[in-house]
Amino acid sequence: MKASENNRKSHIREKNYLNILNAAEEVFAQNGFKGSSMNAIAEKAGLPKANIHYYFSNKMALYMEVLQRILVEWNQGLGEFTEQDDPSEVLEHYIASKVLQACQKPHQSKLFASEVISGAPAIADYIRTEMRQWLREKSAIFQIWMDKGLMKPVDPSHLMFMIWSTTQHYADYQTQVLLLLNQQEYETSDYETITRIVTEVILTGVGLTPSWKKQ
Amino acid sequence: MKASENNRKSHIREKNYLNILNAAEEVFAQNGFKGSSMNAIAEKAGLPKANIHYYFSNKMALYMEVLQRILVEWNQGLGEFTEQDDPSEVLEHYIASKVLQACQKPHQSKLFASEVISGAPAIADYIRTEMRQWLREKSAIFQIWMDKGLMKPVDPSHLMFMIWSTTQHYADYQTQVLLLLNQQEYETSDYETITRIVTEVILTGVGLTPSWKKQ
DNA sequence: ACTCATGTTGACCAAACGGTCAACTTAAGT
DNA sequence: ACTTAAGTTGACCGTTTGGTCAACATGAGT
Repeated sequence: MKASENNRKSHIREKNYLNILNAAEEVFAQNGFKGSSMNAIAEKAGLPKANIHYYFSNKMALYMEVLQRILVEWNQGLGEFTEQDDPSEVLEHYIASKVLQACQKPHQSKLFASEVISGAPAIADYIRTEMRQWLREKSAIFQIWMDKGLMKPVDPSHLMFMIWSTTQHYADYQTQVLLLLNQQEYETSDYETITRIVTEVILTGVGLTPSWKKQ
Repeated sequence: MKASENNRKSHIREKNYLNILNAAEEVFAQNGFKGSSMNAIAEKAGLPKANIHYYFSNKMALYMEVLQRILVEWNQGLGEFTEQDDPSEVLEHYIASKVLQACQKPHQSKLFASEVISGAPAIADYIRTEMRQWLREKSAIFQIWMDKGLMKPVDPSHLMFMIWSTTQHYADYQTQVLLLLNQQEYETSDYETITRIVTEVILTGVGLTPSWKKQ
């Protein structure tokens, strides 16, 4: 255990660790923190409950780990643009990414929603610092675009809220949407339909033109 | 107890009944069905737990009662319009109602969201029948307006989803919105700001003109 | 004043909860 | 083959859970 330390510190550890994390993500997403039991997570992971506690000291630690993984993945996946970029392109790309994320990994948004609904006890600090900072930066870029007359002037923060809400809706309210549309699950064609209408309405709403309508 | 039967069957019963229902609404909204304990509801209501069971046979019955009251109130408050009405007026009024509802009674939307996130076990039937029927009717009206050239053609169902998501966002994600805006609570001026931007973006997005921009 | 329906509640129960631990099996370095 | 670290797990503990019940208090009709 000297040379191989970097190669595969512990193959089995990482395997089970991720297995538990994935199971926990699903269970927590369905019933929130308080509503989820370690037993349910253990069963979903196919392991005895005591084994979960070998990898995670307690329920809260597991929950925080799941939450953090989601936030990291979200921050990697999207959201970097500058005032030099084209407003339409940026918004189109951002909305498309969010829709894909919502449809393909609805658990993540559901868990996040659950956390926020219950008062965000675990991530209030994150929202108050990192997230607010991110929103400020992007809002400033929106504002510059509006000042330049590139888009219609609307409150930048609330514009971002509109993008978040319309896209995440397809994750959080997945059950309702599918029941209303009489579908079993989202299909690839749905991603496009959703992206298209959300993009079209919002972009047109702020005086922009979707790329497929240009020229 | 013959003549007074209609007057006030039991004043004390109704008082406690509503007290418990309100307490349950808050608690269920925060932590969902599984995450809420009868004890927490009892404490919120200021009654011993056993007293709750005098009015509601069990947890599920109480939960269903709370849910049903919400659905009834929602169906009363809004959503009735016909193809003869003016599209802009209808959408404006509908959005304004939903925003007011979200800001003033966020518990209700939060509880509904919780239920849907956890797979809508208690209201899947309601969604599949009544709600879907309602959506079909309103979508048909949207479609007629679009066919008449009164508004831009977009998928009517998804347009409704956009209205629902943008407005309910301010209830479900209330904590996040307030933390990001650095506010303690929604103020009357917020209702107007939110209504204004949501209405403006969506109406413009579907080729309509908000009333305050006309002429 | 008496009566009976209505409402109240502490004490209690079985089940499920989060979490611990010692005994055990498996994997890996020498 | 031996040793030690890593991983597994059934049994168990104290607490909380939803729910019951018998004893009690209070209301209203006569």
